[in-house]
Amino acid sequence: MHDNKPAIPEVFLSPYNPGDHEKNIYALWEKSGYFNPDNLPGDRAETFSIVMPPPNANGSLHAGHALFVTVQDIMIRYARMKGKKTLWLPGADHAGFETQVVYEKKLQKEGRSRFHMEPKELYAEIMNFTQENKTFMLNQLKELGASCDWSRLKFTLDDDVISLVHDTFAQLEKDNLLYRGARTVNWCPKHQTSLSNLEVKYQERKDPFYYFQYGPFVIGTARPETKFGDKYVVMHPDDERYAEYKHGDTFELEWINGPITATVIKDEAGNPEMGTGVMTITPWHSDVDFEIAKRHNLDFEQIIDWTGKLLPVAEEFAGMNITEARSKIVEKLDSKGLLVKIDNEYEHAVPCCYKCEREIEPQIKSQWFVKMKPLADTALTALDNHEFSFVTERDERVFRHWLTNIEDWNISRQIVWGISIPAKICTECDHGMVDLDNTIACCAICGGGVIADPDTFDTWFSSGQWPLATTGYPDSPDFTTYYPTSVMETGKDIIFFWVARMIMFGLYRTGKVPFEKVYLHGMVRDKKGLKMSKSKGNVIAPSEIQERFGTDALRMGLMVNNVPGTDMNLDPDKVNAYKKFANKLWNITRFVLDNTDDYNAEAEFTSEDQKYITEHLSAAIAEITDNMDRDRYDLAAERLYHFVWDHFASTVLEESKPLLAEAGSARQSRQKLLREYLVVSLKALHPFMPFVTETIWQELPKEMKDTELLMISNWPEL
RNA sequence: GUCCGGUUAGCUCAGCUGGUAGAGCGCUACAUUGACAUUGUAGAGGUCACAGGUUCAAGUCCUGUACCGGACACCA
Repeated sequence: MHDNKPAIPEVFLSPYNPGDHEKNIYALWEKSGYFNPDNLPGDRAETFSIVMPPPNANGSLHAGHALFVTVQDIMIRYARMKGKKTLWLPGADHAGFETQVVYEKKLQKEGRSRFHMEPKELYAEIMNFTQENKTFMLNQLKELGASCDWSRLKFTLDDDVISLVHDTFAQLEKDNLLYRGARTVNWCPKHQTSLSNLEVKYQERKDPFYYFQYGPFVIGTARPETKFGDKYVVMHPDDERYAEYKHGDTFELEWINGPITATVIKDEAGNPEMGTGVMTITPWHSDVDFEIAKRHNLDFEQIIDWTGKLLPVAEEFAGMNITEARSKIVEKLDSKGLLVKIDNEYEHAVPCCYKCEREIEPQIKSQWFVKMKPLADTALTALDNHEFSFVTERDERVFRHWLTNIEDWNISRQIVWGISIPAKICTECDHGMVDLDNTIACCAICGGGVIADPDTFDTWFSSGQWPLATTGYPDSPDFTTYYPTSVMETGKDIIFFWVARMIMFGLYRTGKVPFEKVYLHGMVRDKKGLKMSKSKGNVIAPSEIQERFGTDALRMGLMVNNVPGTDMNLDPDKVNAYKKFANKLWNITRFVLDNTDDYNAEAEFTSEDQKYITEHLSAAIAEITDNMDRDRYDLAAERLYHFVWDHFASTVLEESKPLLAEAGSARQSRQKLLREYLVVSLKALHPFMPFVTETIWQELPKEMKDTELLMISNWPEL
């Protein structure tokens, strides 16, 4: 009876080759317009929206990007199939400091330097560089299958984004949540900018700790090079060893460059347990010392310049790099008989620039600061009131911990690549004034002349307002429809940088947390669990994996075993397993189509086949749906894999072979069953493996499909 | 220093509200050209870090120990 088999689509005669189909399929989706929720068919009352973490437009996508695209695309495709009005709003990030650092490296290779360029010229060059990379980056998102609405694409330097950021800045001032002040900042001598506390990384180090005779006292320090200006000795008021010295006592002593006069300061900050219990202070180059000096109204003097060299106060050491000066100063003090001892076992954490790892030099500088405590409190209250939630409890604890101990935020950066700070600075008294309309001509305090603030905002200051900017706060229809968004999905490494700020700014401007739920993924590491880095040579480029195994296989490889909030390892062998899986699905389709061409839609299921539907197919779908709803995409993916391979292919299909060989009701029932299994499998797999499932869908006979595109078909309900 | 995790098969990791262990890859043997640039079947391999405790019963809850890791932090 199979003598005259009609040909099945020819494409199934050779193995599934992702490269042959992915581009066409993506084009088909794009052309349909269904990435845009306004075009989705049917009555979709419930909305589902995600604002994409905008990738940096300064290079190619890495494995971490591939992961977030996969997770979010799964959420989006699932919601779309569930009949929700689904929006995934894409973006591109100018990524201020990050991009400027990348560009500076490029300049360096060309033998140039930003310090010899006009700011405007530099800005224009980086803009060009960014625009080129942006196009490249957006194409990579498409290759990963991202079903986002390109018509709503936002760039972090779009005019409306900038005006919102400026507006928030002004609003913060009105609400007394902003101040400009000379305070200790984290200064990177290489990059010539201040950094926020989050951008400082501490390195554990063992350094010599020196004890010097300082008049009648012995003081300890790891940084002798800062000691030129030290003319105050601080000790705890209750330290009995020094009871004979009174606050304000002065005394003469021989110091690095000759005799000086020092003053005794009694302050609670002195720690009797530490060293000798006596310290000298350097208010300009230490935050702790700054606070002590402020309390007692002491003098401030800069010792180290902005490039890390000693100033004239160091006399014979002036102009020397601090590391070079250190040993020479110790030598000199030793020759004067003032070196008491050296502790070589001293361990401490040294603050370093997170980008170049150079030591941060605390400096006093006038910067704009945001008062964080009030903003943080609103966020904590919102969390207490369950106005939003974290998918994992651990993230919630980490979040609380940080917000509870938050410090003010320096938002000024001395770089050109960013959003300018709309303010005027007095050239006489350094007073800063917010000036949105560029109308302030003289200082409000002293009447002196003003200049435009040359600084730009910390990128995260604007990124923190991203959900507002992308949805068109305050009055666009999108804002009304999609804010607050459904989920914020991003890397756990930026929970403070980004997530916390979005929550605080969202609450500040709208009274609402910008998302209902926070899903944080971990880092993508190599197959041994090591961090990917260029120097280790273990970087896995997504594009390379896609080429070898296909995008669907990469997506599955990234999802299976990927528990929310934990790091995951990407092993090419694992991805290969899912390439085989795609091919399995391909061949299942071939078998089903090959054996059901004379299928009868009216056929009744045998009781045995009916049992398969209820006990296996619907049970599997119920479990998968449940896992999807609990954000356990890893378990859903694994269940799907085993369902399709071990149950559908190995059991149902194998056992169908003899049934299909003979005409009759058993055969007809089986044909119907196989088609049902196939359609349901394709649907449930679609969020995970969109390309191969849609490719197959396009080849299926019309009567098998409820919609022309699998992308908008209905999630199976049985 | 403070706060979080982790320790389960050779490797990488799952194991939800407690009932004597699972996946992928890898490995061994056999079979098969089949819908399948393969697949199928079978198999080896784990005192679930250690020590106590709760319980009829503990990778699964509690306490402690030892390692490993992460985040945060102003230490002279």
